[in-house]
Amino acid sequence: MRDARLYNSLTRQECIIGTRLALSFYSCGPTVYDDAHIGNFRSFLNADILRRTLELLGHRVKHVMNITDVGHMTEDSSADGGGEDKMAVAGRRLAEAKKSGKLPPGASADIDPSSPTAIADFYAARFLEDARHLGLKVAIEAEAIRTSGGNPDTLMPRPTRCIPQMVVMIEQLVAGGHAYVAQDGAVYFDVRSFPAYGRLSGNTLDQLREGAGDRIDAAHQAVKRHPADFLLWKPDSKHLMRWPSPWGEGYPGWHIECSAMARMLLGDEIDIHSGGEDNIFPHHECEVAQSCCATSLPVFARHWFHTRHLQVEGEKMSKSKGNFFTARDLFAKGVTPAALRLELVRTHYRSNANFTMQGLQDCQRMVDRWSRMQAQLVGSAKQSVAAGEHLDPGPLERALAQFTEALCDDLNVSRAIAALNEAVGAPPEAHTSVCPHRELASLLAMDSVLGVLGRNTPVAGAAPAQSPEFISAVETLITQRAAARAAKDWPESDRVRAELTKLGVAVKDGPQGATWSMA
RNA sequence: GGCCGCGUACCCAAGUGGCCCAAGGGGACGGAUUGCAAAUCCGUUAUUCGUGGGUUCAAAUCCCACCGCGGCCUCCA
Repeated sequence: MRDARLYNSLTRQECIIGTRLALSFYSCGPTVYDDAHIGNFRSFLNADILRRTLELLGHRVKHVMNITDVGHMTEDSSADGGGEDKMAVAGRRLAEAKKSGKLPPGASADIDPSSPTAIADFYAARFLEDARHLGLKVAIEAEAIRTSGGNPDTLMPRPTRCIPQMVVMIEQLVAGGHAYVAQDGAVYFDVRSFPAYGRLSGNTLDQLREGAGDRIDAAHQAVKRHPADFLLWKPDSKHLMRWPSPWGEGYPGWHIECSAMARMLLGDEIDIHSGGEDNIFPHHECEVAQSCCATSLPVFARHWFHTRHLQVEGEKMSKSKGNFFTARDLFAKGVTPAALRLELVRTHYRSNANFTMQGLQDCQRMVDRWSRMQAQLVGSAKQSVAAGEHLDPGPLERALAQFTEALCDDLNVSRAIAALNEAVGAPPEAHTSVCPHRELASLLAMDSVLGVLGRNTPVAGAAPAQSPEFISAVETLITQRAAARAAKDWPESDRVRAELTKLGVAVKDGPQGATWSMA
């Protein structure tokens, strides 16, 4: 088995990723107060590319991605539970949308905006749908488990259903002297009890104290032993979502969820942990501290994989700049999942990627080219019964080796794609006289990582449907034009095409007659 | 204020001391094909890597300064 070299945020150098056959992989997933945007998906899809690469190399990967459905606080600058519950904010937004009749498409009219569970379920379902369209394998697997009557939480756990495991972990931390109940009744992690705190992010406790500045709420800070101590359990009898615990009814801190769920599903020590770069501190730093202290092991995740942020048209993505996109927004415009997936993963995960509409089109053309190659190979393979073991490897078979090598080199997707493109663009004669079965298998092996060939059609129901009247009007014009062309009446043919263009219809003449699509 | 990353053609983007007068894709342009288009195919498109210095026989790649962009420093993928 070939070894993949991958940059590890923890050691700050490239290292060989686990050589064992079976690997465990935990990814920080979405929060479900709103639809996931393309920046979120860049992080999730890069984790997916890593997972698929490891599988291409022959590993068996158990990949877990959580769906955070606990309502955290909006103004929780001190990590101590201030502000408003985000799920309540989402509920209010939904309630307003409901009143004004502007519920997001697909939202059931009887959704109860005052129920946090209903809101979380609503957005979780939408996330899973987007994720499956984009080929996020863990979401596809979880769906398969669900439809066969199993429990999808084993791959995509929900914190609200894992509270007992979190409570157990917090109890262990308290018992081990790593956590304490403060005067305000809340349970905090004692960062000074874990000397390695700060190793992942490079932050030292001193720097944190300096950098904390005015964002720390003095009232909360006063009860903690160290300003960097973070919340594990917040007793709050009025909170929107609350559960019983030895420290009173309340809710868990933000960081304990992932530690508890990773442990529950993957064990005390895991091979790979992924997330966006902004998760490094404080979230992942705190996870390491909690997990190591609860398990008494020196290591929690052996390898940390962080994806850098996505920019849009060269700028930071933000709602106010009008460059904020969810996957659903783009699907609704007719963007294919294949093109979006490729656009989001084709830049190296440790560089800031720049999402552009032009780039999306570039990706669409690449996918189209690969699809044509696939169709051509399927056709040749049908005619050639026997696998040509004796024939020399073709361009795609040779490209597969380069493709794999590029991915093994810190997941160099750009170079991998270049290898594929070069093979597809090889002169036509290079593609004949080689075994089409082996060529096709090589193409599909590359696509098992890229994951685009099966997703090159617009999402059903996403593009605005045309009325039957419109369609029949277009068909009539197409027929008229065909008649004109048959009579070689070119001016009439062009006149009809101009009319179609006015309707927003583009017409293309192919060997099987004309086809049309909305321009 | 502290820490960190980045800046390669019209656009996206690989390359991190000699194989680079810099991969791959898109676009543009020229040609083939087509009634004309579309699609497809063939070809052209950076002596140069943010700017200015330096190190070296050799720099896009290392060092310094400056300019620009981005991330983190208890919401965030």
